[in-house]
Amino acid sequence: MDDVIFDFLSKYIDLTQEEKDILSGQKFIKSFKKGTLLLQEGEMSHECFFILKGCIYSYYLVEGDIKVTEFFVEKQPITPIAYTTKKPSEYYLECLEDCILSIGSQERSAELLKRLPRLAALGPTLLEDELASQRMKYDNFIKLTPEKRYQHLQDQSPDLLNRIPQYLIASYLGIQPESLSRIRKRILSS
Amino acid sequence: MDDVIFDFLSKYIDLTQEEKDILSGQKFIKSFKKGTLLLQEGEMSHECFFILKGCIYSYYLVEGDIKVTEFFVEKQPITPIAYTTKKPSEYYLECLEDCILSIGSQERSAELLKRLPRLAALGPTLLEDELASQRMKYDNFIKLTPEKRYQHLQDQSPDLLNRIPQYLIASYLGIQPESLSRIRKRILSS
DNA sequence: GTTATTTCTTAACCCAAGTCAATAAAAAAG
DNA sequence: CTTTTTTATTGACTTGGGTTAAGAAATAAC
Repeated sequence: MDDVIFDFLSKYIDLTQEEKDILSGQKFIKSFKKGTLLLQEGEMSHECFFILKGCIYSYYLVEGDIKVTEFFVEKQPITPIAYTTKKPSEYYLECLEDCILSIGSQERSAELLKRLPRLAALGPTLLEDELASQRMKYDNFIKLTPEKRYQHLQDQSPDLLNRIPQYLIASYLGIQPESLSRIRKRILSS
Repeated sequence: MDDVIFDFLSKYIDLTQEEKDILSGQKFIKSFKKGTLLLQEGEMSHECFFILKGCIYSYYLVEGDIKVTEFFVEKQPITPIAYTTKKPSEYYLECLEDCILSIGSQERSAELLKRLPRLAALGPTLLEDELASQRMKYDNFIKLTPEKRYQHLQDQSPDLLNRIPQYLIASYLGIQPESLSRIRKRILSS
């Protein structure tokens, strides 16, 4: 299970065995059942997450409709906007499958940083990566039609399509489930 | 002119007069004519910008069509994705009006940081702010119809509507100029 | 394995945005 | 001020997604 975290961190930093040991001792791990709401609209957010196993999605409730903004799977960190802004959340975070998560908090992060000062350098890098990917996400949304967005998703993360109900994929693409059905049909017959 | 920069920085840090003096001495300022391309698709980006006067927009060229992703005005910093990633840019940056810009580079930033070490703390904060606003931008796009997006823009930045040609606003909203005309008509007659 | 629930597809109809084309209005250039 | 260029509007028509409703398929629960 630790592998998932080390695998993620290895993209940014080379940890010694000693550092890995410290990290293993520090981790705060919890399990959640499918359907669990990790964060709700109006709630304050005191925790950020790292997915060891499972799948999570974020969504707004707009006039009763779900508007999915992101899917998260193994090896991905989740830092809610509300965690950063310290204001009530405007969206929901929900487990799409049974999940095993490593949970971070301000206090535990500070504590961990004391023991592993080298991790500090990681902060800005993660932020930059996150910003770049967020921009690319937006830009793709602007540039592509729903049909192209679906094909793009097929190319980039085919795994998601086999893991996530189509009506949530549709929402993520900004369309209704019926439209996604039609798009899939259109693509097949061409 | 310095005021614009100090005004911007005052949101994040209180500068002493001495620090302000250092900053004034360090600034690298240039003027650009309307229509100037500050960055082109395929180009490397070695500069970031801060707008002292004027207006800039960023856009992709997708199959010959302009897809506007952002407008920038006075007091706004512009850090091209390509500046961060050190890869060729995928979009254009163009002056929509005659502009006066303060221009940053890796070298000058490093130099400035040596003289004003306190500025270092600002980096992560700026990144966080940028990330938060980028996310909100995306989320709004997902949540709102083109008509709602226009009204949102009217509420949030009425100034832009009087400053920027409608066909670029339309592109920014993700629609054609003709559709924006019709939306405006619809809104007026209701 | 049967039942219940959730998810997916299809069809008919509607509507908002896209497209094409022509004209009007406004801004820039001379 | 006049001409040219850019920007905005309008109309007719097409198209793709939204909506509603029904049924099929797949999953989960028992």
